[in-house]
Amino acid sequence: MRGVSCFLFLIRGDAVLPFSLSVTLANILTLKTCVTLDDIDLIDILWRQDIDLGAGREVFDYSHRQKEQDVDKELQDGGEREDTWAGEGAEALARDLLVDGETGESFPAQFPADVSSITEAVPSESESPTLQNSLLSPLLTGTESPFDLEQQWQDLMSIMEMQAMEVNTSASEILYSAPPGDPLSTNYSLAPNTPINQNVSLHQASLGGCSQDFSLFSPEVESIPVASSSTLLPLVPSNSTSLNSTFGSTNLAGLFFPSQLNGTANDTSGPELPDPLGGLLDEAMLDEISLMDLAIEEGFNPVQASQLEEEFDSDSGLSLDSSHSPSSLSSSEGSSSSSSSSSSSASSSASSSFSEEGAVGYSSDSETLDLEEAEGAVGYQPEYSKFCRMSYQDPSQLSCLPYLEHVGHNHTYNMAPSALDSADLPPPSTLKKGSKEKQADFLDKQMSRDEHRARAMKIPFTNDKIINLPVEEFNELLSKYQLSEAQLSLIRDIRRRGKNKMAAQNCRKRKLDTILNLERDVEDLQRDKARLLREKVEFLRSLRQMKQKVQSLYQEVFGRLRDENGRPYSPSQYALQYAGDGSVLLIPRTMADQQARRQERKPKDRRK
DNA sequence: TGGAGATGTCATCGC
DNA sequence: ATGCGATGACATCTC
Repeated sequence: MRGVSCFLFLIRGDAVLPFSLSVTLANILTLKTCVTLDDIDLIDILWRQDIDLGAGREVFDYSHRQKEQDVDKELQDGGEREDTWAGEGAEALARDLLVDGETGESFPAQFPADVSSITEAVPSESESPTLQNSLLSPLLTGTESPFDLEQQWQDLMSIMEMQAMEVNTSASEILYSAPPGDPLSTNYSLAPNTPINQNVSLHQASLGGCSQDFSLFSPEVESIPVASSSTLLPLVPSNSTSLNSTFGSTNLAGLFFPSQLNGTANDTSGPELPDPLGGLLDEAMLDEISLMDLAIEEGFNPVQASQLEEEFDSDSGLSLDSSHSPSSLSSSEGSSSSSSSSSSSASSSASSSFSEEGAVGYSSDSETLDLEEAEGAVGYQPEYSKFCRMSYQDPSQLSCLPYLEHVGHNHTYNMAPSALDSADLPPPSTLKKGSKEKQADFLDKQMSRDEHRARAMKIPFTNDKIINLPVEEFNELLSKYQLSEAQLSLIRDIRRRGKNKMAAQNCRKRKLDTILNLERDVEDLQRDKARLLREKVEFLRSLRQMKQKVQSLYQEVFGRLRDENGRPYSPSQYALQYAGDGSVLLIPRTMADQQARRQERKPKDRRK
């Protein structure tokens, strides 16, 4: 059994008398047991949450989108890395389907800390003043128990992260709003006049969200023999085990809560009670909690925020996911690069392409010019062959198959079949109904509007080259031919439209990716928010345990103090105060009150 | 037949 | 100045 020690100073008037007190700390083990039980309790709660996290994630409809993406993928890329993000989305869906749609987080209203065992476990050994076992300071500075707490806390965190659960916003809101009947509130609340006997399990007097009060010192239980009026008398460490009788209640309201939170506490317990140890606990721990509150209310986990920031900073936002965007850029870049790489061969093979294209046959110039004018004036009518809508296809690949290269640019639905027929097909009298003609007719229907125009204008190279050649090679290509002004204009229009078409496709793809990524970010943030809420609850629970532990030690130490007549000190007249250097002072209540008020102002000023 | 989604096109802006 | 990509807006088509 490990003992702890502390220095006690008796302050009466202006004299300070140090003395020491030693006790054994079975309560540390007791507390540890409590924490373990509580952790198990928490795990159980979180597990139940997971089970409860049921439905409602259809709002994001990832499965639906993934189906679309899969179809898209099959149709477009074949085996490209198209939908890695969709796979992630599916995983996220499987992982995140569990959403609490009906309840919020819950945790037990009763805290299982059996602190009553503390006093029973405290033997009345070691009365020697020379044996200086630390009592409070090691406990409060976390040599042993806090380590256990932290260790178990980390265990809990790992468990929670492994669960990777997601809690719906509703759950979070429930936790936040903390309705009157909510366990967090009720658990912490205590009737103001409730006298606390140490034999009563202290968890019944558990602290409530740092907003409720401990009225452990109702006047009726403070009829303890008041110490004699003599001052400057050394405290006599007592071996009395009558803690329960002499300190059936001890005013710890100020001890375990920030004094500003105790405003309603003291109407029945005499003068405003000091907060001798409050500063120690509250300053650090409550600040942490406040930070967490802030982070939660902001809806951001700093890590996530920085990650998001990185992501968004990587580009102008629209391309934020270009690195893992399946095809947003690959299509255009691939097409342009491939066209660039193939440009040399393309220019060298331009004549052959042209000859093949020209083999399809042209009508007279007057016809095509009329057609062009008519198209320009009226607009384009649909053409009904849409076998190969151009969707991120690499035209250069199609250019390898001259008779298919039109397919890649088939956006001809808005060209009238009649117009096509009249423009491109020879007169019926000259038609020989053969398979070649049927094939030509079929291919005609695959051609885009611009391809028809190009053919009508006898443009001597393919639209693929027009669109995808780099500007230098494109100009070089133009210079090789004697082209009329109308032909040059059409070629430039074809190039502009073709590039813009691909750009529009990329733009839309990017936009869709951006939306999906934002949705995923929202999910991540919701998950983080839920996790932080759970952490907050756990921190509050740990804080409560620590305060209970300090409370019990306070009672124990105070109960062992004796004045020069061997009588215990009245908690209504004296209080223990924990100094920053680890020492504990016994000071008059009035002094403690003043210090409590001073500490009360500090946080208020700080929050301004 | 009207609505939603897909696609092409134009206009415009910025690099 | 020019080319080009990005994108909003609109038109058209398909389902």
